[in-house]
Amino acid sequence: MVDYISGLNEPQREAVMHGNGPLMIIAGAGSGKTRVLTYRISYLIENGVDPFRILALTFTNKAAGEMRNRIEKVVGTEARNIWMGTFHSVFAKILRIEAKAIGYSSNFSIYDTDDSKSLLRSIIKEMALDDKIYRVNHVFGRISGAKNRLIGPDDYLNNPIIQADDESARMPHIGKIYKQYALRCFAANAMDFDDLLFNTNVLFRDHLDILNKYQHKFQHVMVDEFQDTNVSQYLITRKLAAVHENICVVGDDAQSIYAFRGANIENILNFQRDYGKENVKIVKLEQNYRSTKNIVEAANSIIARNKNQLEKHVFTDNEDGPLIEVIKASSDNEEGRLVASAIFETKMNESLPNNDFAILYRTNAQSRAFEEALRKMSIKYRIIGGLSFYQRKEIKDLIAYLRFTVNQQDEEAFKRIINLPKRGIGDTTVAKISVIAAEKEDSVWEIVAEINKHVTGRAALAIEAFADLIKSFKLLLDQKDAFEVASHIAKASGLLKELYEDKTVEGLARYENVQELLNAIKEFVDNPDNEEKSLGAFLQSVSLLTTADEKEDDGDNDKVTLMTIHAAKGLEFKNIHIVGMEEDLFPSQMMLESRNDLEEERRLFYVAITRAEKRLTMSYAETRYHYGRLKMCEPSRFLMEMDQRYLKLSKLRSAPSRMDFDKPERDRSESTSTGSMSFVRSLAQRTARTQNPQTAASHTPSPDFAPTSTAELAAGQRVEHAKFGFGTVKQVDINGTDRKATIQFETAGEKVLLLSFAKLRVVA
DNA sequence: GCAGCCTACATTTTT
DNA sequence: TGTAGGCTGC
Repeated sequence: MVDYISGLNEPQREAVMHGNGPLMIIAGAGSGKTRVLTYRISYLIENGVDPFRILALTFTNKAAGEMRNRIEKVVGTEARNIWMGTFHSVFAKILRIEAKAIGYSSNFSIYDTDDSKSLLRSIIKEMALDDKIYRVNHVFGRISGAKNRLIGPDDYLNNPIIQADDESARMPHIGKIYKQYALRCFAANAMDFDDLLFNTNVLFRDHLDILNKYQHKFQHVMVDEFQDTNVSQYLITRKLAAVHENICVVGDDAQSIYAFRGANIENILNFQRDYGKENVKIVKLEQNYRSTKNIVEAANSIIARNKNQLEKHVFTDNEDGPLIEVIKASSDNEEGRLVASAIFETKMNESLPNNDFAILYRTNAQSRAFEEALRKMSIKYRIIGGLSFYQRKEIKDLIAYLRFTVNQQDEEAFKRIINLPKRGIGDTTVAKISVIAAEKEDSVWEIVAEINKHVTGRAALAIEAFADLIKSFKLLLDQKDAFEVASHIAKASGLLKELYEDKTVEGLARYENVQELLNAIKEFVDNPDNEEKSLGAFLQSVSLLTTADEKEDDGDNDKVTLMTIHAAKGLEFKNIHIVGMEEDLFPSQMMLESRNDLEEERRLFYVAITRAEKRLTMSYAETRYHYGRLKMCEPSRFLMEMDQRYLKLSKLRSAPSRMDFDKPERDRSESTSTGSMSFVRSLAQRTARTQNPQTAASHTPSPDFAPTSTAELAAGQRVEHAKFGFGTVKQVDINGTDRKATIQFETAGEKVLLLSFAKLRVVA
């Protein structure tokens, strides 16, 4: 037997060896949380608990998979039998088994956010509401928030406070939209992400026999990342654990970063209340094994500013390590170059692999400058998140076919594929079918079956042909595995053919992506871990993937990782760059405007800092292109908030900052130029010159072409455009946010241009 | 019904 | 800056 107990510290051991009864582990960053959780599960199994009777809920499928592997190393193959996965995937599984009880059939579809929003868009249109007032994002947010607090459509309509809220926001009909949305999802035999939790609650509330079955089945319930669970999730676990009361939650209130989607830190307080203070065992893991002292203490200096938090003191016995470096760049592109050179330099000096580095940013849109800079320096990188494989049009198209083949009630899939490839069924006809279906509270498929009652002529024939096609696919479901069905559908639907005939570069890439999807299905079928190999099983696994779950595009793991801070939760890297440290960007202006929760932004910063093991670098830019507009930026208040003793302003890589770092004199004297610096600087200059190679279309811009702000652009001015060359401004029109200029070019004639700063420069 | 142009518009994080 | 949705002309 593996001796894993002796290597643990005292609180870790307590947590691992705690037997029955509620247990709450408050685990500071880097305190060995995953280790404790895996050992605890191993310990339970070794002490006679049947793995089938352990339910472990994690935040991502990847976390679940890793934990399973680690447990397997201790207890062997038995680990495979543990019920482990994300809330959404585990309860989707249970809902499939018990679907009948709540009026669904087990082949229900899972609507992703795009499907939900598209359905809402149709409903708002059908109800003749103004989509400028009823903005889809807002409506969706309201509905999602309600579901996460277990407020169904009728409760929503009958709740005077909610109604008053909507009235004052001048959107009194959100309740009606919600109701219609719920009806349509139900008619479509579809659940959105929130429904997977909401309906599990309904299932357990209305069917005590079913609840009872699972209550007895699960002898132990574990919840990882407890701080990020919402009320709906918490209630499910509470119900499931009500019989044995063997519930173990692990979390860190300081790392709660999902309040925006309903996560509720109060769950941590409720936990004690619900199980009785005297019954709950609380273990605090406060020793950090991951990071240097400087990093741990700098992180502490940030989080100490938050008022709402549990008492806890994270400390480390690790060495001090280097100070945290701050880089100032003049623009977002320069920030990209400086960060890429810094990575290059560290990598060379210390002979480190690429995968020791990560670049963390607040928003996905920030990745561009870093991608460019890394590419130019031939440093391999990968991006987590952003537009993922499964969000690509061609992939969603095929998946919609697969979904509709499995579940013909799926209205959103229907709308996507009914006229794809083009078969002469226009928007008018599709909208008509939707409306009739909604009126009769039937699914679209029922209407399609009797299409001749509603539609005549060419469209009717086309729809009949479509229905026959789907029926022919459906026949295959019981005879063939997911891969065979999917390949047949890709060919017979005409999707592959259409892409194959598109010989453009993009068309080729799309064709390959579809092949790649088919490969993924093949892998799914061939994977012995998957008990069920049906198309439905594959679709479920795919629709609940998280961004962190995306598989490597190739076998090469030695890459710099670029991702949002949210995506970095639970990961660690030797060297971390936190970039875009500017006011309004991080902390995000949006967040401050909409929810005014500076503390959550600060926790996010805390998460980012504590990902670093050895070296942490932060950077900010003084100017940034924001939706094509040049924006002046101030350094983030978070830079000021951090205890300045841990910071080192990098004068090596930029001009002196206006920021007053108030540093001790000895630190300043260190910041003089070095040999490696001149290397970095020349590298930075070299990459600067090779920028924008694609602008040479019909005009070669002047060698020093650098876009200037066109804010002061006026008639009569002489300008240079990156593509059209030199010219004179004839007229400038400002209309709302759009700025247009009529310019007479010397060689390209007169043009009216939507002003794009990146391409235009005022000639002095 | 469809393609292509134009215009207006929205920009946080993700199961 | 990108893109989604509207509009126009076939």
